[in-house]
Amino acid sequence: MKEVAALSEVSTATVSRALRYPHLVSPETRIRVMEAVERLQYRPNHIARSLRRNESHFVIVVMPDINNSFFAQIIRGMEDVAHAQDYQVLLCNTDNDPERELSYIKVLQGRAADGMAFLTARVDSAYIEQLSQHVPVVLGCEYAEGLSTPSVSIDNVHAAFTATRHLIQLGHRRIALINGPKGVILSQDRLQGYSQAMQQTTSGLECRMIRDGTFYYESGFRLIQELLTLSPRPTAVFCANDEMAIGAINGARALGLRVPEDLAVVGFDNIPFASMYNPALTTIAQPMYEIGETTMHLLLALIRKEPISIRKVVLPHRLMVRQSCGAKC
Amino acid sequence: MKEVAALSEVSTATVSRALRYPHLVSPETRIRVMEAVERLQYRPNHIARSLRRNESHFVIVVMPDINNSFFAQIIRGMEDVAHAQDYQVLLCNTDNDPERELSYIKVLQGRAADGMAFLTARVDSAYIEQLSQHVPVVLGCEYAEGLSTPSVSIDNVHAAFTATRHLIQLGHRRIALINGPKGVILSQDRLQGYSQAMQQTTSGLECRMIRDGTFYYESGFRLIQELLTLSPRPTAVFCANDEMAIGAINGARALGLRVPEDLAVVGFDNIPFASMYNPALTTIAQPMYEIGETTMHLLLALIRKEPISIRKVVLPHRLMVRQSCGAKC
DNA sequence: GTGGCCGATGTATTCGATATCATGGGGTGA
DNA sequence: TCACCCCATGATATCGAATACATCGGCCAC
Repeated sequence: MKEVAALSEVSTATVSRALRYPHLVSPETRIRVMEAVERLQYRPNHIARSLRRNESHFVIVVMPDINNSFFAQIIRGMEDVAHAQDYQVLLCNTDNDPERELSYIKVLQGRAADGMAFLTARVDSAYIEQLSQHVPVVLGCEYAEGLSTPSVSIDNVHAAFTATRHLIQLGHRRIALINGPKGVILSQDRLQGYSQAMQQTTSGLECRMIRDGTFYYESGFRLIQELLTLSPRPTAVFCANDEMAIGAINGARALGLRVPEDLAVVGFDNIPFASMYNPALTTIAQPMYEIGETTMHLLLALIRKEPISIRKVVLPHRLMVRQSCGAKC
Repeated sequence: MKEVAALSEVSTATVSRALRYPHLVSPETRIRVMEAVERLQYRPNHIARSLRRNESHFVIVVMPDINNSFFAQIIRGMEDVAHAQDYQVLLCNTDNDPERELSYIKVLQGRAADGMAFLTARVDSAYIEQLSQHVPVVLGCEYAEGLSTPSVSIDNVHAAFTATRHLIQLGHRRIALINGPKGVILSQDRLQGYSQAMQQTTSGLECRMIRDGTFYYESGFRLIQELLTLSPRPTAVFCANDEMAIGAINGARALGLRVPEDLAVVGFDNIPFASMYNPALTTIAQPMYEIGETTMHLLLALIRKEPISIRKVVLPHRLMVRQSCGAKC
């Protein structure tokens, strides 16, 4: 910067102004400075600027599984909003490891970023709550009752209810649930929706039809095979995400069953692959892109200390009926 | 930091030393400082440290498509190596937009990160070359002849040759190619391997059997339908990545054809989904995790200005024979 | 006993950009 | 004509941590 100042024969202060507040310097000076910048290939040091201004224009987005394209879609929405407002998104993958989540929180506390969004958190929710008292934090896809941290999600209870009821309406009574991991709020909500729907049936809710998965393919594969050893065996299964649903289909097939004829399957999320798969997956569609957009809007508002009207945003979901449930469309 | 210094009754210099070079301060002082740090919940300001030390311990990884789990696997390898050496990975998604690639390069030039890895670059390779003269840059998955930028990849020519020859050995003669986009080096290499194999057949290479895709599902779907209108139509297709291969299978099926009976399909990459799909995809397996590890090792070595023995690393690939090619295993 | 060295610590400067305050010239209105 | 204001610009302090250099006390060897 000093070099630029020397070359254009002004002070460093003027160089700084020419770059950040062009209207504050005379046109001639501005042009002289710009030429010098060009000639020297000068790029302002982001670190120094951040230090002085006490803001980095970086936001951290923590995702639990970079493999799962559900998050990819959300991130698209977040990036579009962030870039439009001149923020950079730093994606951080935790592979569902709370340790790594903590390490990213340390980055935030070291002030290397201005705020943070969690797409499902594995660390203690009380910890998040406490963290959000000091720094801008938003939850995407997930919320917790009584938490003051702003959040964006769908109504998971109702969505799971809808999915289960769809299977009931197709005539199924023995409907299994392959849920997400126990500790996660999402899982609790989806279990609740499933339970509500099942309790309305004649046969009611059966605990042995319920399994806790990991959200990964392998757990869908393995758990459906467990469930299919029950007698009488389930005729349908609702899986808490699409990846497990695909695992379940392949697991059932490996045992010689046909989907949807012998086993109806409903997933959750509507990842791009759900419609590419064979049979195409019936699933609950989350508005992924909008979740991303809204989450980022909230986060940036928090960072700018703007007032936030709605702290808990609930977006609409939709049942996508395809082939894996056996419905005639 | 001043507060910590005041509370533990030492100077800020000693606080700094106690945290970064514990052996330089006496045990008693160190403990006093640590207690104060704990009490005040002090976290060193990462920005200030970076400015003073002129390094951020961040590395940028630019990926073209966050949806494609091929990159997800590579990133796993990169993250593991980076974290082990106390570096944070900033993932940047470009959605194949050169503009966004440039915007991330600006972040690097603003010194917000210590180095950068590209997983396939869309900007001009001469530009990358020039960039890499000034800052640490590494290419993952891709290399360019004559480029001095370090790179890690497989032998794409040979891999494409192997895939095509496999189809030839299964008796196919009219083998189509759905390639990647024209500008990308990968595409050129895979085309070359395909051409070499086809030229060894009796019927030889036919240009009308070759299409340029986008690496996305839709282009596989659309281009196979174009190709299937040819007469005589191809009996097999080699796709330059798995996503397009799945698109091609679905496209062929939409026309009433069976895979592999009426059309044999071979993909490229071996993304996790390739083996989950139905029929399971025959494909070229890239050692994704190792590509990630090696790329990050190279990048960190560059950052530390360590001497680099091999600037162009070529890792082994493997043909995974599954169902989509119709081979009897 | 004294010179020299080492370990522990404090003081002051530095990193690069920006914000604040100061300055000076030119224009405007009374 | 003079007071006032505004605009363009320069000088300088500042952000928070790291570090070069200075200081001081204690210990050892000659």
